[in-house]
Amino acid sequence: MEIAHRLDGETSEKGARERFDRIYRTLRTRICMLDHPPLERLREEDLAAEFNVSRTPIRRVLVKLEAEGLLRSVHGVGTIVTDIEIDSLEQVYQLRVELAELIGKLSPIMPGEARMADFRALLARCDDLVRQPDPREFARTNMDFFHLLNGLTANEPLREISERLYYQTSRIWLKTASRFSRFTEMIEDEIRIFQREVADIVAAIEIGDLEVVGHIRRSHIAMSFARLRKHASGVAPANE
Amino acid sequence: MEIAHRLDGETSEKGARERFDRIYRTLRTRICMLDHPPLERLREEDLAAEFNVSRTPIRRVLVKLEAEGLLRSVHGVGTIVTDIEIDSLEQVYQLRVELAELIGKLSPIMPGEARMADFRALLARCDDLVRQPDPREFARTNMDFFHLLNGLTANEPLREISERLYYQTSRIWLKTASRFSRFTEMIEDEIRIFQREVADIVAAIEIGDLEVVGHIRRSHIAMSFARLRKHASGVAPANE
DNA sequence: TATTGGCTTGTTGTGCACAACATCATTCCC
DNA sequence: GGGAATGATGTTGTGCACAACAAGCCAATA
Repeated sequence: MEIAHRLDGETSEKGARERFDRIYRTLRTRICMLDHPPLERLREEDLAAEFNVSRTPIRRVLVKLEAEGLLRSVHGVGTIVTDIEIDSLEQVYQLRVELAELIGKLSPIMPGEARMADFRALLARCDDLVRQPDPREFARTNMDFFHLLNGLTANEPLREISERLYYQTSRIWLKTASRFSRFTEMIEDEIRIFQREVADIVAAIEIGDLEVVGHIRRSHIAMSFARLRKHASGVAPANE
Repeated sequence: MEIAHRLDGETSEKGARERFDRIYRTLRTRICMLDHPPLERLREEDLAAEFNVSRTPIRRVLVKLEAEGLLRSVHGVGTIVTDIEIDSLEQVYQLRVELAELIGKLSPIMPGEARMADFRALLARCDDLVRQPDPREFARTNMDFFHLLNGLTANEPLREISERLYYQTSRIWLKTASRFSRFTEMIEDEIRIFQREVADIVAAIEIGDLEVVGHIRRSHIAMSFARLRKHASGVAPANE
C-alpha cells in the first residue's frame, strides 16, 4: 500500500506538472513550426480529446501561451494563433540583439565535454542540412541551437526571457520564406549562412571566449533580421 | 434594449478582461507592498469572495502570478507567496541593470508636457517624503517612479520584461528593511538617496538626454543592490 | 512513553454543465 | 428585391461539485 501510494504520487502529483509542461511545449513547438499557422483556430475540446484530459488543464496551458503572446482567446470566437508581421517584430529583434550579447557577459558557463559534444553534433547536423536542405529540419535545428546557446549562461531570468522572445520571433522566418517566390534558393542560402554561424560560434566556444560568442550571435541575429526584411519588402504580399 | 445590450457588453465582455487586469494588478501590488508577505497562504475561496467572483477567474490570475514567479501553487497545500532571498536575486538585479540602460537606447520617447508634469509631481512627492518619511509611501512612490521611467521607451517587449523583473525584486527592499535594527534611519537615508536619484533623472530628462537617464538609472540600481547586500550581511537573520 | 497507523480536515486540481458571447444563415417586412 | 431583425450554432468564460492530495491530530500498541 505504501508502494501504491508512492505510485499514485508519481503519476498524478508530479505527473500533473510534467503533463502540463509536456502539453505546453508541444503546442509551443507546433506554433513555432507553423503546424498551427497564424490565425488558425484551436478548439479547446479538440486539444482536450487529443491529450486525454478535460478542457480545464488545457485552458491553463492556453492562458500561459496567451501570456507569452503566441495565442489570443476571444470570448465567443475562439482561441486563435497570433499573426506576426515583420514590422511589429522589429522591437523584439532589437531586444534580442542586446540580450544575445548579455549571454556571454552575465554568469557565463564554460561548457563541459558533454556539452561540447552536443555542439559538435549540432554542427554535424548543419553539415547534413547543407547537403540535404529541408525547411522544417532547418527550423528544428535552429531551435535546438538556440537552446544550446541559451545554456551558456547561468542567469536563469535571462534564459527565460531569451527563450520567450525567441519563440515570439522564430515563426516569422518560416512564414516569410513560405511566401517567397524563390523559396528553395532562399532556404539553401540561409542554411549555408546558418552553418557558418554555427561553425564560427563553436570555434569561439572551443577557444573559450564566451564574450566573442555573444558578439557573433548578436551580429548574426541583426543580419538575419535585415535579410528577412529585405526579402519581405521584395515580395508582394500574398494576401492568401 | 440596444442600450441594455451595450451595457451588458461593457460590464461582461470588455469588463471581463478589465476585471482580470484589476484583480491581477491588485494582488501584484499587495504582494509587492508586503500586504501579502512571503510564505503567506492565499486561499482561492477568500479571494473569490473578496472580488465577488468564483474560484475559476481567480485561478486564472493565480496562474499568471505563478508564471511571473510571485506565487507558487502546491496541490493539497495552498497557494503561497514566494519567498525571496537577496542571493538568489543577484542575477535578476544584474539583468535589471543592463535593461535599465536599454530604456534610453531602444526607441526612446521624449516625454510631452503632460508627462513632464508627472515627473515633476513625483519629484514633489519625493520632497514631501524626505520631510515625512514613511516606508509604505516610499515603496509606492518607488513603484510609480518605475512606471514613469518605463514609459520612456516605446519598445513594448522591453517595457513588459522590465516590469516583470521589477516586481520580482522590489519586495526584497521592504523585507530587508523591516528586519534591520536601525529601521528608521535606514529608511530616511534611502529616501534621501532616492530623492536625489529622481532629481538627477528629472534634470536629465529636462535636458532631453534619455541615454544619460539610462546611465543614471543603471548606476543607481546597481548601488541600491550593493547597499541592500551590505545591510543584509550586517544584520543577523531574524529567522522569525 | 514513544511510535506508528489511520483519520479528519483543509486545500488545490479536474470534470462537467451552463451562461455569455460572436458569427452566420434565414426569414420577415418594407 | 434589399435590408434588418432574429434565431441557430459554435465557441470561450464561469460556477459548482467532486477527486486528489498533504498535513496535523489522535489513539492504539509495543
